Amino acid sequence: MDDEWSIPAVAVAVDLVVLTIRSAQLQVMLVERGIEPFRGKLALPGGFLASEDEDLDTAAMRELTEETGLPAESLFLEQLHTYGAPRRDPRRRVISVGYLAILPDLPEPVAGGDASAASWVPVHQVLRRRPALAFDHARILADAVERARRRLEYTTIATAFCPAQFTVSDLRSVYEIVWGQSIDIRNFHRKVTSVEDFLIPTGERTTKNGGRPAALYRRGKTETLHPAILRDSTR
Amino acid sequence: MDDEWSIPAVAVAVDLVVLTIRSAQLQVMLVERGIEPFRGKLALPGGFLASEDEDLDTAAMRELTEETGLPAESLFLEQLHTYGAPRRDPRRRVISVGYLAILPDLPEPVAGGDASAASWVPVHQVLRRRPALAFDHARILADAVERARRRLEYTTIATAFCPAQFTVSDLRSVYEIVWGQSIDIRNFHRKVTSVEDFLIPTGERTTKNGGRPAALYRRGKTETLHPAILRDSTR
DNA sequence: ACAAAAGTGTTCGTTCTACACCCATGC
DNA sequence: GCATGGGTGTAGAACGAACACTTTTGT
Repeated sequence: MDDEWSIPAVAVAVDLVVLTIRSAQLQVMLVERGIEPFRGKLALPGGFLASEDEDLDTAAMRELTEETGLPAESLFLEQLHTYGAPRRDPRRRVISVGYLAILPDLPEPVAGGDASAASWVPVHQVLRRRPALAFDHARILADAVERARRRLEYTTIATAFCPAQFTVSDLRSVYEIVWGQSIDIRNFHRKVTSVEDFLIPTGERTTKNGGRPAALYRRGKTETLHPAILRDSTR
Repeated sequence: MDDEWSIPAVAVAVDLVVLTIRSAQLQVMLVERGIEPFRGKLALPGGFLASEDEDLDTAAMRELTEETGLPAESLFLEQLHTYGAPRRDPRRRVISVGYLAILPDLPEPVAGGDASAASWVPVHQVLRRRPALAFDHARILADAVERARRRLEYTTIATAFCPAQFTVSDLRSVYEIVWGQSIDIRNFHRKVTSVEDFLIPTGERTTKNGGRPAALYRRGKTETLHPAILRDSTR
């Protein structure tokens, strides 16, 4: 791995799939491209490494805060997959490292940096309908959504979609929306509350959803679920 | 993601964690570095992208066949994670895409290309003892082994450690060796043979392990396991 | 006959599923 | 009171763990 000659110089980019739940839909943050190629098309937020000294994770976090204008608190960020097809960018050879970010429902993103506009778009609308995204971003998005769906089964990332305090119902609706299937209210309640260190009761209650007041929880320290909360794959 | 100015040129490498089972141990293929930096140290096989037109997966496959001298049949190859810490290579900025490859027990690897020697080394020896590997390769190896262990639970990659035909015992020993824990022979047998399209009986039998002849199987088409074969995490 | 490994059956406890039922609030 | 959502109880099915037992070979 050492020959100094003939090492192609490559540009390395970081692309983010930023997911949230708004209006009871799984939505992804997209930017409208201001320049060629794919000018005017929608694309994932992202960009090239800013300097020789920037780590990949740092670059992903920087892009995220630049585009959303938000502090990095209560944020889930994970590297997904690296895409390196030779002509995925028509200008030059670009390798893109895809990241998955998950946020609670937030105010409108602030357009910033090289993005002329940033907005939330329902995922099903992006994947099922035209126009497709710029570059291979539709593929990256599809991979990210599939990863998120699996992560709900085995990990506690569902809480990353929720604000600091949330009810079991809020959490359940995350599962239902991301998976696109309904879940038995009562069994779900028992399952999530019985996992050690998953949900910490705050002692407070809320009636924001109507009906009997629901207990409020905050995320616990556990990051993996044993046993898993499995999707019904027969449906 | 578009400013043409100030895009750092980066070298992109592919590093492989090639695993197999030899002498009842999980072993990894390492090469001894012939040049600086880390000359004489052990490292993962890998190298830079060969040309502007080479895809990442293609590069990984090329490196693998170059180092092992083997055809790409009956091979599991999967992208793992991308490592981009600023000074992970002292010479220049290098981003490395890590791959996991799994092979059945094979003849000694053929040293080739830029590797002065390639050999199998037990994983526990590499991770637990000195000397450490070159670059951040110890970290990449540890990540890969952890990934392989999890993949055994949810997917059928265990068969990638086995030759074309194998017994249920052979498969079980893969699980026991990779996980480092023993498994009940009888429950395992029932579990794996009851998963649809996991193991296809060839009709043949073998007595190579002594005792009653065991049925021989080949891999089926299934790639995921429902339900999973879970490790006993309490041990 | 005996050792050794393959493979089957059975029991028991845990977990999942479906659903009946009660609880606490707003109107 | 009644609608609405929160939360508990419980019976049956499905599954996994443990282990007794039978089968089929080599020596």
